[in-house]
Amino acid sequence: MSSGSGSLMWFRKGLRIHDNPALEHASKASNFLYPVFVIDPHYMKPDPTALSPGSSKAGLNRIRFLLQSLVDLDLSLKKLGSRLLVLKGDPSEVIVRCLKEWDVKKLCFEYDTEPYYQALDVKVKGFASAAGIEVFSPVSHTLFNPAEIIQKNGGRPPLSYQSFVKLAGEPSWISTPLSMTLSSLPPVGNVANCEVSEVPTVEELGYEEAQQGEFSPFRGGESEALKRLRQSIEKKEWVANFEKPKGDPSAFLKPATTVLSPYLKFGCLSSRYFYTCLQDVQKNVKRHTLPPVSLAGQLLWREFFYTVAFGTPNFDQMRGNKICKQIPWNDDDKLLAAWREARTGYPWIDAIMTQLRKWGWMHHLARHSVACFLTRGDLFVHWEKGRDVFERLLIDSDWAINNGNWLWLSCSSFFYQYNRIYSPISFGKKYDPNGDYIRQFLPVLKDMPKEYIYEPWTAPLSIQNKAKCIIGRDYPKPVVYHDSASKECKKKMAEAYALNRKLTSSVSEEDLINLRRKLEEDQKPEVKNKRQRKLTG
DNA sequence: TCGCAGTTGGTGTT
DNA sequence: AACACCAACTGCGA
Repeated sequence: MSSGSGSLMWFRKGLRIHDNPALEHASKASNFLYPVFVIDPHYMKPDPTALSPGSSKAGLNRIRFLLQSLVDLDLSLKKLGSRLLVLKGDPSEVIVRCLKEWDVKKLCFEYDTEPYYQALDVKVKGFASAAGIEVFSPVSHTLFNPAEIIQKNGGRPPLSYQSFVKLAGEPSWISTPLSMTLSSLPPVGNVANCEVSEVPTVEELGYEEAQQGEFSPFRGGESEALKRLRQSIEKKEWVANFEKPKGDPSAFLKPATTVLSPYLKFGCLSSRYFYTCLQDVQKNVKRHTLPPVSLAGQLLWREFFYTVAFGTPNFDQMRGNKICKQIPWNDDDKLLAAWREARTGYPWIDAIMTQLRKWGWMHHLARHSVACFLTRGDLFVHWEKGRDVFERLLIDSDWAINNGNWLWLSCSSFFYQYNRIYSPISFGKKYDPNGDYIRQFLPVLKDMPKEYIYEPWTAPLSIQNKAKCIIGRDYPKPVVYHDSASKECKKKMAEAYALNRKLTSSVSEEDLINLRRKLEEDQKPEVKNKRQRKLTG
């Protein structure tokens, strides 16, 4: 192993062979290659205190998706004469140890803009440069380099989609062909005293066998990603006419979108390859939709949120976040729990939350519905609480995009029309009047007639009996009455906005406490009365 | 200061 | 399906 140059390829995201500049660089002019993935126990270890199966950071669906992606990567590496070396422990400690133990001249890994990786990379880069090891860390997770865009805009990220698109222009790499395959890889070097293993199974990580039907139907891995991409791209007319807001959030047998987001999240699919494929389709059709609603437009949304998130301190919180409206969200853990556990009493909302738990994925507009309901629409619970639930359970949860969308939906940033509230009753009904989506995910309501399935508490007792679903016993009564709750929310939003206008970005803790107290005092009795009247009447 | 645009609301009418 | 209307926000550029 001292006979030449060794390289360490550190996989984090970018779990793919195609269009992987870090892997390509690592394999070039190296006698040995160490392809490494570090399992961070914090991310992967079962947490028995967690609210659903999984670790403290990730639900079991995403852990399984990641493991499937690693198995697929390992298989691909093996076909190229290599393999994936799986190590366990704190990632920076493990990588530093490998660099000490192995004869490595180059350390290669994809650049990452998330705060978690930024902090991690500082440590690892620090050690590497002190040890005289070359570090190669290219930007290949996104179409653009967020740092470059921010620089181009005078040091601040563009805060609207249109200004981002204008500023970004064409990706710089567009005229050079992407490297889609590797012919072979250098052999794996001697691993010495570092303990390496094969990719573990979920059971080996300490999880119990999941029940049938609890599995996400989406399988991880580059092979699956490319297969799925091809299936979408084949439908040229569908791609050309794609308009995001027109999709049906209740479609579950055949989702209305590509469901490529989890593959983009882990880098099983290169966003740059996806983008080039979309361009090819566009060249070959007469007419096609455009950003922001087109499929390419969806990739640009991803870029937009990556850029804003990278350039905004405390992007993932309300406090200390310059672009976030300061709003006196309430701290009602009971309402939060009802939402999280799919027992709000609104079947449309509860079905979506069930799909989240079972599949780790739901349609974008379904996410809008439940996010709006939790925050500015009905429950007025802090968006950070909802963000945490999504972050843990979604198989595609992505730090920048998830936080960006919660800021958006809660009218805390980017979007401010807080009177536009998704109805937990009529929004779903307009796509799925029969309630098939609800019947799928909430079998307790499967025999409820369609006239009542979106508002089962209004069904006469005889109907409830016949459907074998008594509201209040077999399925909960609504936690709030939407008409009055949404009115109160609008009022609170108006007051909070007024306060933000007056104090422009300097709303103090005390201001918020006072406002919250004030709002609670004059609204509580009214809400209670209305709710009782409706629910008992 | 003003007018306008903003990925995806709800309701009611034609 | 397409449109007006509701009630009305902010940020941006002229």
